[in-house]
Amino acid sequence: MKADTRANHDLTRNQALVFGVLEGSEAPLSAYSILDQLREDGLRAPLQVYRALEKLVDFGLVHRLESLNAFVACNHPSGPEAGESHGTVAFAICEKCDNVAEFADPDFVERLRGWAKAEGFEPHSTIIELRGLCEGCCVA
Amino acid sequence: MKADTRANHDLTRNQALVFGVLEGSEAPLSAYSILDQLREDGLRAPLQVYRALEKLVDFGLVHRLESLNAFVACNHPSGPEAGESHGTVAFAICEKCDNVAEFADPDFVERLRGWAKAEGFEPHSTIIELRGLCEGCCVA
DNA sequence: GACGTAATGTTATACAATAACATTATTGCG
DNA sequence: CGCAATAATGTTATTGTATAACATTACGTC
Ligand SMILES: [Zn+2]
Ligand SMILES: [Zn+2]
Ligand SMILES: [Zn+2]
Ligand SMILES: [Zn+2]
Repeated sequence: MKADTRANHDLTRNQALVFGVLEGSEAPLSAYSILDQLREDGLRAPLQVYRALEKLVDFGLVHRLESLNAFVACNHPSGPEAGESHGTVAFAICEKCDNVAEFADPDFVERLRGWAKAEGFEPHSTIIELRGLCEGCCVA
Repeated sequence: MKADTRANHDLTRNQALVFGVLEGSEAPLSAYSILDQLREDGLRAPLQVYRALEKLVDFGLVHRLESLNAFVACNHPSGPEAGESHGTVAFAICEKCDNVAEFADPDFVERLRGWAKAEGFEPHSTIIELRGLCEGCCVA
């Protein structure tokens, strides 16, 4: 039992540091900007951050946004552990305020799989990223 | 009227060179590997390639694959000019043979728009990339 | 304590993209 | 034609993103 309420995969020190920075950030962060925030904690090389990120992504605690070369803490409605880990997730990225919304629509995924099957394509990962303006930003 | 049967937006010399390389390639190519193939033709700097790519993507003749940092000539079933230019396209990228299949499913896009609308999100571009094994490669 | 495995630290390098500025074509118009 | 506006090009330097290679340290387990 952990005092910490976070779902916590027994993170190593570096993993915990990196995850902490991402959890505390509204916007997605690049590996290098994460590194900048961890210099005081003893991290010096990009590889230290990339290695931690790789694990965190494996655990499903963090997502990589391909169109930004950046990372966000998982913000899935049902939480990072709720079966989402290996499902397909879509991201809506606001280009004005950098907010990232995350969602998984089973029907949506079903249709995508349908097409893949018809083509004989066997997907092992799926990237869906919407770029645009979030509700708060598109009114103005 | 052009002798060339290609849909050809009156490409400039550099644009034509870059497009030619992409058309002749089975696999997606990075800007730098395109540059390598155009050294003999007088291109020397990455920027020359990036500038051409930017226009070609605008024209809808070329797509950028965000998850690969690479580019492919448009291979849409109905051709690059057939109204696809500003529609949403999905890519299925084979990680074994590097083949890229391209498709656009209106229903699929409709569902995505539905979610966006419900969230108040106004998308201006949509990225869908499936990574996995193509038909030819997943049997073996 | 010896071994295998995972995590870490460090340096150097490869790969991707853009900034800044000078130059040359191209186009449209008086 | 002469000239201005615009678009394309060439070049150098720099920034940003990611990994290779290797040495070291922690840790579980027998
Ligand atoms: Zn998530
Ligand atoms: Zn916003
Ligand atoms: Zn296309
Ligand atoms: Zn294949």
